[in-house]
Amino acid sequence: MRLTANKIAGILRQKGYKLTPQRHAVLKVIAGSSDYLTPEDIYEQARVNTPGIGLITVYRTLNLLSDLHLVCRVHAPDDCRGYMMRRPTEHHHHVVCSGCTKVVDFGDCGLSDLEQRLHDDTGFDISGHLLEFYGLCRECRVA
Amino acid sequence: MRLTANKIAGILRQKGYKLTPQRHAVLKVIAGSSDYLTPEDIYEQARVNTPGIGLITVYRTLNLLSDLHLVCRVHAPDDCRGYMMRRPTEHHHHVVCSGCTKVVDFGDCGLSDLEQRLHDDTGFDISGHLLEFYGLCRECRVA
DNA sequence: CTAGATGCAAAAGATTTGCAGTTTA
DNA sequence: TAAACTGCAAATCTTTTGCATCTAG
Repeated sequence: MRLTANKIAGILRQKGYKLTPQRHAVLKVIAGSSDYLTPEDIYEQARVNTPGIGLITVYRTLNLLSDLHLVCRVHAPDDCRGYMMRRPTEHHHHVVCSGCTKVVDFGDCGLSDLEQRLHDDTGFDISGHLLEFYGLCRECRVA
Repeated sequence: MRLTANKIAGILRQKGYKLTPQRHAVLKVIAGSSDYLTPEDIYEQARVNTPGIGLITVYRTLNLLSDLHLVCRVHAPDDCRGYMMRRPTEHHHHVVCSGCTKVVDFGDCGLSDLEQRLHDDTGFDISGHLLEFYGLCRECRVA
């Protein structure tokens, strides 16, 4: 289950941030899509219902949400500008469709064993990892 | 074992690309370092022995090497502009030190089971993945 | 009412492109 | 020699900042 726009709105208000129509527009776009969205994408979509919104505000909102760990960046091999809703659970990863940019997330990556082995092998004190899969979703494969 | 500057030079020549002093300078920097290097970093280091080189040429060389899959981009969570030598073997991943940007790579990630499971669960035809670990290397932990 | 948010224009970076001159094979 | 490469300047693209104005709480 994903965070909804309203739930995030509540979190923002609770933290003392103001809930402007612009912020709500960005939230609705990002929460309502399971695609990899660039700031530009979000701007275009938010503009449909909130014509006055500026791209600058989209950037500022994304930075805010990102600082609060409510959205996170998607690292496609060629383009790292995408954003996605974060899952309520801390740990999760993405499967990104190379065809339509749809993103599916999953939680259980089973990498703790590998982390341990890498620690033993390299001496690194490992604090986190980035894992993403690429491929074609069912629809794009057929099309 | 990593690819050496000379080995890559050979590959380039064999493919019909010209081996200019500037390209060689970039190759030497990238092959001689196990850090996460931005184009700017590479430019600065290449300039030491090849003063005439331009940042533009560094970009062009990186794009060329990247197209030929001889170097690859490193996706740090906050900054995706780094490049690293690619391993001779196709499949490999990075462990990046958050302190000094040193990079260690490893090959065996054991993710095929997970790929299969994701295919079953999501219907995606998975063609690749991006995996990177972050942490502190031994030296940075002590310091 | 007031701190915080917005939008514009302009700045700041990062990367690419056009072009004339240079160099490698 | 010819195709490929380089460097400069300028263009492009993405993202951030300064500032006056506006607005949610």
